[in-house]
Amino acid sequence: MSIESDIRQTAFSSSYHRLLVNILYSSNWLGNSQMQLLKPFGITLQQFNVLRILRGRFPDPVKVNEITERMLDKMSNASRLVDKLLLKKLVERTECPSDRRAVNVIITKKGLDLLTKIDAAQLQFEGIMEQRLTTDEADTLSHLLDQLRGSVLTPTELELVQTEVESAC
Amino acid sequence: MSIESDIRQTAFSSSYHRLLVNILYSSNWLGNSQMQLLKPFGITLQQFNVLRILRGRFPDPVKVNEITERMLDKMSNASRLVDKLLLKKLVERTECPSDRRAVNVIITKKGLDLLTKIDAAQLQFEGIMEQRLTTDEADTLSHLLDQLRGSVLTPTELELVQTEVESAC
DNA sequence: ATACATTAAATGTAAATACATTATATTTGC
DNA sequence: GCAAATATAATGTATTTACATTTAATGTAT
Repeated sequence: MSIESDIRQTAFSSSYHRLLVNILYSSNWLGNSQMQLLKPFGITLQQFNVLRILRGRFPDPVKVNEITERMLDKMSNASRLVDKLLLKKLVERTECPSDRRAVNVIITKKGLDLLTKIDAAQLQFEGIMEQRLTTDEADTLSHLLDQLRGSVLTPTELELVQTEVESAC
Repeated sequence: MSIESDIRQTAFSSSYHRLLVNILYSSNWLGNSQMQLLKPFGITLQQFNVLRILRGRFPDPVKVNEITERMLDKMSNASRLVDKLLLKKLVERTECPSDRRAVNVIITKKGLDLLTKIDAAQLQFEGIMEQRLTTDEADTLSHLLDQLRGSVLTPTELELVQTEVESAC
């Protein structure tokens, strides 16, 4: 065991550990930022995620089931999130005729309009990002995050969400 | 307005927007991963953050006040988090003699031992990270996250937390 | 067909969280 | 020194969340 390999090992370990702590820190920071951004619009981050999933599929419906799968906060309750969105009339809920267990959810015009407004607010946030990162750096950061998560999601998958029509309903 | 500049603008916008969505996504992913990692140890991510802050200052005490400042989940209740940690005997709480409003918190031996165990578990997580990112990539990612947050935190600041002794108590 | 397993969504419940308010102590301005 | 402003921590409360359980519908095997 050479000194070199010792040093290298140490260096390795500390880079990854630093990254781990850094991501936790950044994750908190970003989550809070987004929460603050969403607050004036009266929805939570999770509700926002649901709305985005629904917009990605509009005008096709999405089953509660599928929402859960896409959310990767899988433990949180899509059913109750939809409830909240329903109260605000941002989505509509209808029974799925071919499977009476399932429930179809569609984003409403009001929901789409809200997302449009939020998009505008996010543009401001992106403005801050532009001051701090070049396009290349932003791309590199995106790519490295993909790598770290162990999957490379295309912008379509990430943002616009699947236009694949598996729809049975 | 040239076509080039139009295209460039579009490209810019989409890079940052993609990054924004990607970070939200990654933030969820990482947060969940860490939550799962911590669950067997019976503490939440926030409680873990508090413990790390306390360890960074050990054996000096940290005031509830300072914990709040360092947490950057500033809205969450350091007072109540300390309550929970107290119940588990992971910290001790004593009055600050020079300011009777303030409360000093110190991590206990039990708390330090718990963090040691968690460190070991995090090493496994770091192992996964090593498979997906080179050291250089990990460093780049850390650095870009620092840039994005608009501050460059040294590993000491991030992890071990300040040894600065402002202590009045 | 009937029992058993599986799937989908909703509900129950305890805990955590965001945020406002309160209680107490200290500092500041006069 | 005293009143007002500020700082510190704790508490109150509604909401959100994690997670388990329940209800109902569908699929599957015998």
